[in-house]
Amino acid sequence: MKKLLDLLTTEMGKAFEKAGYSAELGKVTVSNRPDLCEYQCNGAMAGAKQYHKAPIMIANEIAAALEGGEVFSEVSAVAPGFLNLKLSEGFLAAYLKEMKTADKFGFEAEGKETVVIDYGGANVAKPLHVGHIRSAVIGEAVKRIYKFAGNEVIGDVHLGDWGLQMGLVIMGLKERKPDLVYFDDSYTGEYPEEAPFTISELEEIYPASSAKSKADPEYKALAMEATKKLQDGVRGYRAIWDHIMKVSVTDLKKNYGSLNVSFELWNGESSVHDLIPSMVDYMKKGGWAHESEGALVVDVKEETDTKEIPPCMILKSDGASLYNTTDLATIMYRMEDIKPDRIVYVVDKRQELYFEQVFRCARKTELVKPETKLNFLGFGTMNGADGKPFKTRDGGVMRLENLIADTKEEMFTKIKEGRPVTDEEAREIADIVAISALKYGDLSNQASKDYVFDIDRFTSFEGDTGPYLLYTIVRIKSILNKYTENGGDYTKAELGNAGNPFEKALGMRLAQFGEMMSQAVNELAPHKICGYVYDVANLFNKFYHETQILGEADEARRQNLIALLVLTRDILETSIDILGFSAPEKM
RNA sequence: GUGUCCGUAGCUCAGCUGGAUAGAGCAACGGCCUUCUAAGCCGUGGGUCGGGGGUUCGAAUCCCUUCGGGCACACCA
Repeated sequence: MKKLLDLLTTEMGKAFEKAGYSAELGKVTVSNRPDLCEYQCNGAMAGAKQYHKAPIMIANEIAAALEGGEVFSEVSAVAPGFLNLKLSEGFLAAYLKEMKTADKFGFEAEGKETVVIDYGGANVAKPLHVGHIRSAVIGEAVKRIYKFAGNEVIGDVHLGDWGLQMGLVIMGLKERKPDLVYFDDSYTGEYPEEAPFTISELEEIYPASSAKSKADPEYKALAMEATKKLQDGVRGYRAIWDHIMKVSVTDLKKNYGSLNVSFELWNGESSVHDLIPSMVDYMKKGGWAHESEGALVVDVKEETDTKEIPPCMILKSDGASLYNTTDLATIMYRMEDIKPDRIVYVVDKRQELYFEQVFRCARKTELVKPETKLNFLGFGTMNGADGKPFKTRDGGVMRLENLIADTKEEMFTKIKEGRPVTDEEAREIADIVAISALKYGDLSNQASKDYVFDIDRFTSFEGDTGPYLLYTIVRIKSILNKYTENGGDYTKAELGNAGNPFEKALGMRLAQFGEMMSQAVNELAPHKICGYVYDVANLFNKFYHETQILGEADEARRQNLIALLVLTRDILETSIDILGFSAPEKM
């Protein structure tokens, strides 16, 4: 389906042409003066210079040319040269009708790419903390946006599962349980299937071991040795690693799952470890990599640079690999295995320079094809009320699990206060609403900016919040249910012409779904969807307040209203699904 | 120092591919429930869009400059 504004622009363009001007001047936009008109065209002013004519004269000619048309119900030329437009009710109704039956409400999915989204950023053996929420929430939304646009999308969690941290866990475990068979070099039998630790033990071992290694250099050396042994494939260590992975990934899946975030791939640094030697070799042979201050680097600066871009380091001076190495190897792996047209990294914006280096290096060394797109989607920090990075009350790092639990608890309290429901029901609703509060609170801000996390604000039912949206959706559902109970069948209801200005305003906003969505796709901007959904919810509530729906006496008109409700509900639910949360049936 | 992002109402944020009186929400104050969920709706007050200059018929939006802040600048990830 063509976008509404495009249709209006085409119509306007024709009028310009008919009056002897360029059709390009006919660009129609949503009015910024809703008190005067619904849509506007500023082409007469833009063309005044080119045609050496007063803008108002051109505008008058265009208004005359549009007379008798079916798209606009009202056209007026206003000084200094605005063309103020009102949409014909019949045209709008026809458009909405088509949307209602069309796939994706007529949004034309143009995407045909295979896209890999690299997000999550979880580390094995370390619990997720609040710093992980943005990557997860934004990444998931971006993934769904791309999917909705018709692309084949693969989300990869890209685990941190292969560095010194693993050696630290192994050493920490050895300290606690030195008698485990994994540490017996002479052991040749099968290792137990059951992990020698639980997730909570694991989460205890890592920080303890990490702290010890900082204070005790000898211990650190042992951990490094353990890391090396693991990487060299020592059986017992590999067996421990397998356990760590299994226990950890299970826990990560649970936590991501509670945020409604999922990944197609659970690859990590370990998945590409074996590729590193051949990649390094390839970079040397190609003449790209050279030694500098003992390290192996690839120069990535360009003449057009306005700042100094340091070379991209491939191997440290001690020959060990680093973040760059695994990221480049991961690109190599993806190009061979998945052959994506685009890779999107949803990571902290502070890593921008770093990724610039990696991208340039990948291009220079032809790890990616020239047409492969590499996108960096950097997000800002989640701050506390004081404007500084979010901390717990005692200044520590808050675990994601706790943040979610706190939000659910807060939501539970509010729901109990608001309505007489059983605890069980309140819990169920609170869990759903809390996720909307958390995710909407995050996504409604521009991803690249820092934002203030305010649990009271986010969990409020008032204002621009997730709970407000869900409440609106639930209200609509409630009316539709009642309609069904009274023997109606809302799936058969037909849309008609708007009967009041509130209804028309809602309809016009619904009609913009396609425009909004293609903006969200092109700009990779979930917050645009948030703004739209909030607008629709707001317009719906206004309309709802002014219009009797089930009480409408005229049967045909009642059906029109019901049909509008169905469309509104569907658009809202589809939109929040793309954002990555959902609405309950009741609340 | 170099680069980069940001500075819009008391607070949290939209708007930034230039258009008419700069918008929301929260907070404050005042209205609207015998009627489909009042967790809603309506209204009031609140701004030299950090400052200055420029381009333009027109600038929060584009350019320059200045002040203030965040962040990044090869062996962490």
